[in-house]
Amino acid sequence: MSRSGADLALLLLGGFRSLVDAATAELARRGYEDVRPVHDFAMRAIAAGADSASELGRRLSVSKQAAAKTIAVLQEHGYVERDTDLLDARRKRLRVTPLGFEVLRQGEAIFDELRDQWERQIGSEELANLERHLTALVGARPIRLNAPGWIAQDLGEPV
Amino acid sequence: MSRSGADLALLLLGGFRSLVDAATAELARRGYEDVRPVHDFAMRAIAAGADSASELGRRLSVSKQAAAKTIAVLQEHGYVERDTDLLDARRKRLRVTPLGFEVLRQGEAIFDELRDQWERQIGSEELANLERHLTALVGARPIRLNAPGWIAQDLGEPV
DNA sequence: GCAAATTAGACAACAAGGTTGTCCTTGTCC
DNA sequence: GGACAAGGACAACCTTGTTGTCTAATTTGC
Repeated sequence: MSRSGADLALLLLGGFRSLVDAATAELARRGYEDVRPVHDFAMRAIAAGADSASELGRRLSVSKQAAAKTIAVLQEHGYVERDTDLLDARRKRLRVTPLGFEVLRQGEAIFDELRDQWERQIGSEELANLERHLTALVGARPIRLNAPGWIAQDLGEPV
Repeated sequence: MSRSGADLALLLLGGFRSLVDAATAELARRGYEDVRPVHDFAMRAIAAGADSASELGRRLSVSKQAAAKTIAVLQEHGYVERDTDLLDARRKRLRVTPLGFEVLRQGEAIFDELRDQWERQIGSEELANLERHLTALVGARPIRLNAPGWIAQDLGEPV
C-alpha cells in the first residue's frame, strides 16, 4: 500500500505537531503558560550566542524586526533581559534569565520524555533509523520554524 | 549519538517543510502562484465531500469563520465555486472547479515525485518503514494543518 | 402546528507571527 | 572627516487564525 507523497508530508507534520502540542500543553500544566515553540526556539538561539536582535534574526532566518518582536515578548515574560553593550552603543545585549533557562531545561526534559515514549513504542533501533534517514533527507538545510502566524496555538490534552 | 527530543521534533518539521516548500515552489513555477498548502488541503476536503463552510471547518478542525475565509480566497482564485443549495436555503454548496481539480492533480503529482526522490535516496523499504512507524506514532489523531498564520510563505528553490 | 433550539453563514474586532519600508544613531573604513 | 554599514525603533500591513454577535432557515419537541 504505497502511500502518496502528500500523505507523507502530512505524516511528518502530524509527528511534529504531536510532539510540540504535547510539550506545549505539558509546559503550560507546569505553570509556564504562553510559552510557544517559537519562544523556546528563540531562547535556545540566544543562549547559543545570538545575543542581539539582528543576530537572532539571522540565526532564525527571519527579519530583525520579527526577531525584535519575539524578544519583546520574551522580555515581558521575564525569560530574557536586555542591557546596553558597553563596547557598542548601538547594541542591546541579550541574556537568558535564570527563569528562561528553567523553561529551556524543562522543555528539553519534556521533549526527551516524549521521545522515550516513542522509543518504547517502536523500538530504539527503529527510532534511530527514522532519525538517521530523516537527517539524510532534510540535509543540512536550515530549518525555518517561523512562518507568519502559527504553530501551536491550541493545545490538546496534557501529556 | 542519541539525539534529543527537541531535535526529533525539528527533524520532522524540517522534513515537512522540505516537501511542502518544494511543492509550493514547483506549483508556482508551473503558473499556479499563490497556492498554499492550506488551499490544497482545503480543496481536497471539499472534493472529498465537505461541501459547506461549516462542514469544511469541522473537517479541518477549524472555526467555520476561518473556513469561510479560506473559501473566499479559493473562490477568488477560481478554484472553487459556491451556489445556493436548493434543498436548504441557508447553505451555499461548494464545488471544486475544473481549474481547482487541475491544481489538485498537479499538486499530487509533484508530491509523488518528491516522495520518489526520497525513495531513491534512502531506499524503498526504508521509506516504507519510516511511514509505517510514523503512522503508528501519530495514530489516528486528526492532523491540524492550520494554525494561525503560517506555513509556506517564502519559498526556496523550485524543485 | 407552533415555539424553541439548532444550524448556516455574514460581519466585525482582535491575536500571533510574520513582512517591508523609513528613520536615527553609532561604528567602521579609506 | 565623510561615506557607508549595521543595530535598533517605529509604523503599516498581510495571512491565518480566534471569539462574539447577528439574521435567516431548518429541525425538533410537545
